Amino acid sequence: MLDKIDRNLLCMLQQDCKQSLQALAEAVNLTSTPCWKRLKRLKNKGYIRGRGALLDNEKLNLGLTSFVLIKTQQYSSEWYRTFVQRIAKIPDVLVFYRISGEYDYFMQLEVAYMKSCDIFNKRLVNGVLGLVDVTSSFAMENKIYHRATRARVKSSPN
Amino acid sequence: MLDKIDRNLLCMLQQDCKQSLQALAEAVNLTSTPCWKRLKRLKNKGYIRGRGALLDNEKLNLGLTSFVLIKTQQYSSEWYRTFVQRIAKIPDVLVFYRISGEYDYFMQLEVAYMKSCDIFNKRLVNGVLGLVDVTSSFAMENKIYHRATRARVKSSPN
DNA sequence: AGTGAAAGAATCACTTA
DNA sequence: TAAGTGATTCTTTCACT
Repeated sequence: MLDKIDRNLLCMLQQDCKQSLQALAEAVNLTSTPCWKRLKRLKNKGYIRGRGALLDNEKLNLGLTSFVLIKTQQYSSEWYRTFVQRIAKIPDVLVFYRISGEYDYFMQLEVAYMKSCDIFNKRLVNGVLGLVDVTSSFAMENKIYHRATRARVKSSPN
Repeated sequence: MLDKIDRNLLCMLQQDCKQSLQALAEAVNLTSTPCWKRLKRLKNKGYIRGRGALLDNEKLNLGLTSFVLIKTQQYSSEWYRTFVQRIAKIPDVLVFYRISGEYDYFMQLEVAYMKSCDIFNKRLVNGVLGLVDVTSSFAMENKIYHRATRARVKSSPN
């Protein structure tokens, strides 16, 4: 489905989607039109979900990252839907996954102050949500930044 | 430092950085030149770290997301540097944080098969890295997608 | 996959409030 | 210090080869 050129294009776009068609085309030894056709195809087929700016958390006063693991005893689909709806409304929540294993949900928060995390956690525990166990920790250092939540394109040596 | 217009621009760019200058300008009631100057300033001051395509993991055969928590008993800065260097070379690793609390590191992997996670974990445990405890779980469902690892711009109700 | 032309967008010197 | 006009240059897009 994807040849080497397509993969290269995706990889380049992932790092910088503002590169001109010409620059991209040159990098894969094509002229602009065939390159453009490939990009259009990749978009249409859904390989490219969107193109967004990556902002600086700290500059935006959201320098505190918190990871929250949640255990619950609620397993109805009704409860789950309500839970997700509420979580989705909270802008602090950057990442939300239902996971396998000891805990049921994983979340990543980005906030300005410790207090915000505290308020958030208290809401979860004291609220009507029936959560059994909420454990959180904080990011001290982030060493892999640009890959963050972007699909890797080049294949793994594994 | 940032007025309301700047915040609006950042918010729009975060969702879609391929919008034309004109479209952005209209949305904030400006003409293209002053809008362009603002964007340039936001870029230069570092609010915008980059602009990248958001790719589809599943289409790229990287549909399995794994979360790994690691505990170690190595606390020298020398060991840490080596550890980070090795981790950074593994393309499966999408996210890597040093964290506070019970565990020392948090990682998110994106891979094609369960086997890749297994190989990865075995490497960590059996390797020369001196890891004490490695626990992993898998993503079942991801309900908050586009916000992922992008700084939130609009303020929280908290 | 490539050429070339037409439409569209970004960039900047200069002007205005 | 911030916004606007208009000219120039660069980019995208597409019919045709």
